[in-house]
Amino acid sequence: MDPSRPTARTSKPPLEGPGSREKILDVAEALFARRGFAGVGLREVADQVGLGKSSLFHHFRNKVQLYLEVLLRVLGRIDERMRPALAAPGPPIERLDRGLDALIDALAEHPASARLLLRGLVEDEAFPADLGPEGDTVERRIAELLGGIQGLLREGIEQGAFRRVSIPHTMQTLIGATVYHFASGEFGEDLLGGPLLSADEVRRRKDEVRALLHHGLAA
Amino acid sequence: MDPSRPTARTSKPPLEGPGSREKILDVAEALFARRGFAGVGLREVADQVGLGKSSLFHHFRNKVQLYLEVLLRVLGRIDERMRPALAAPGPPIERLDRGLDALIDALAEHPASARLLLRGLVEDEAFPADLGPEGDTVERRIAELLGGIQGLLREGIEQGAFRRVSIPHTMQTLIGATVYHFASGEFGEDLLGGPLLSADEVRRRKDEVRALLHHGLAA
DNA sequence: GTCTATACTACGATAGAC
DNA sequence: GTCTATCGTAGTATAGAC
Repeated sequence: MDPSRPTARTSKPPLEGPGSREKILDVAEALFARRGFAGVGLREVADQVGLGKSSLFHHFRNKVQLYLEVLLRVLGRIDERMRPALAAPGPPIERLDRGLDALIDALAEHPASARLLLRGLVEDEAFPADLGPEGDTVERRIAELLGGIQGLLREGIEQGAFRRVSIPHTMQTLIGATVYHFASGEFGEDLLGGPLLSADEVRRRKDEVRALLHHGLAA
Repeated sequence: MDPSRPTARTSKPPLEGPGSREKILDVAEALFARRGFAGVGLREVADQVGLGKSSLFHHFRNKVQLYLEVLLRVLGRIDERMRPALAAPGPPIERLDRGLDALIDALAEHPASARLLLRGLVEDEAFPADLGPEGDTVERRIAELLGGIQGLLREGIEQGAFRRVSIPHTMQTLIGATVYHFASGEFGEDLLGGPLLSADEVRRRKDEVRALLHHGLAA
C-alpha cells in the first residue's frame, strides 16, 4: 500500500499480525464494556495483555485516550456495515430495514459493542470534562450514524410513506430496541431464557425491529 | 408499629424529618446515577452530605450496601406507582397503557431513577461478585415489576386481544422505550433539542409508547 | 452519631535504565 | 518497546476518642 516502505527491513521485525496496540484495544474493549471507564484499572488491562502497566503509556497518552480509541474502533465497525446498507437504492422503508439489520449484525458480531455504545450515549459525566480531539471525533462519528437514520425517516415522511411521527422519539425507540437490547447482557438472557447472541435470537430481534417499523411507522 | 418501643424518649431527640440516612441516600443516588458504582468515591458522598467519610459506615456496612439501598429505594418508588396501575380493572391493553404511564411518571419524577435502573440491568459485573441479602432483594423486586407486565402480555395474547408476539422481545422493546429513553440524559436532550423531562416531552414519550402498543401489539 | 487518625491497597502517571 | 522504581493521590475500611 505504501510505496515508500522499504521492501527489506533493516532490523526489529515489526511483528506482523496483531501488534501490542491492537491487543491492548481488544482487552480494554472487553473490560470497559463489562465494568465501565472508572471500573477498570490499567493494571488489569496490562496484565491481560501481558505487559507491564507502564508500557501502556507508550501506546496511549492516558486512560481517557485509550477509552476513546476503543469507542472509535467500535463506531468504525458499525459505520462500516451501516453506511452501505443505508446508501443502497430503494424506498426509505427498505433502506431502513437493511440499515437496522446491518446495525444489529454489527452489534451481534462483537458482544462488547452495544454496551460500550450505550455507555458512550448515557455516561456523559463519567469522564474528566475535557476529552481532547478524540472526544470530538467520537461525537462526530455518532452524529453521522444518527444522521443516516434521521435522514431516511425524514425522507419517508416527506414522501408520505411514513406516518408523521416524531423523528427524535422514533430514534430513541429504535436505539432502545437495538443498542439497549444487545447491551442488556445477563439480564436480557434471563428474560429470553437463553443466549442473547444465538443466530435464532438475533434473527428474532431483527423481526421485532422490523415489525416495529412496519406496524408503527408505515403509513 | 413496634410496641416494644417506649413512648417517651430518654435522650437524643431523633431528629425527625430527613435524618442523615435519607440525606446520604439522596446524595448517593444522584452521584451513582451520574458516574456509576466505581466512579463515585465515598469521600465525595460524605462531602456533599456534610459528614466525614467515616461517618457513612455508621449508616451503611459498606459501599455496595449503600448502592443497593439506593437501588432499592428507586425500585420501591416505581413499584409504588406501577402496582396499582397494573392491578386496576379493565382489559389488558388499558391496564398496560396505565401501567406504562405510571412507569414513565415515576422515571420522570426522579431523574436519577432511569439511569440507576439501566445500570442495574446492564451492569452485571460492575460489583464484587457476592452482593449479600440486599442483592437478592433487588433482584426479586425487579422480577416482580417485570412479572406484572409479562402477565398482562400473556393475558392479552390468550384473550386474543394481542398479536402472538414474543413476550421477552416485547419486554425488551418496552424497557428500551421507557427506561433507556429517560436514562439517555444529555444525549437524549441533544436528540430532542430540549429538556427530556419537560411536561411536553414526557407526554410525547407516553404517546410514543402508547402508539408502540396500539400499532404493534393490538390484534 | 460524628470525629480524627490510621492501615493498607490501588490508582494514573512519570523517569530513566536497558 | 518494555521494564523497574517511584511519586502523589485517593480508594475502602477500621479503631477509638468524644
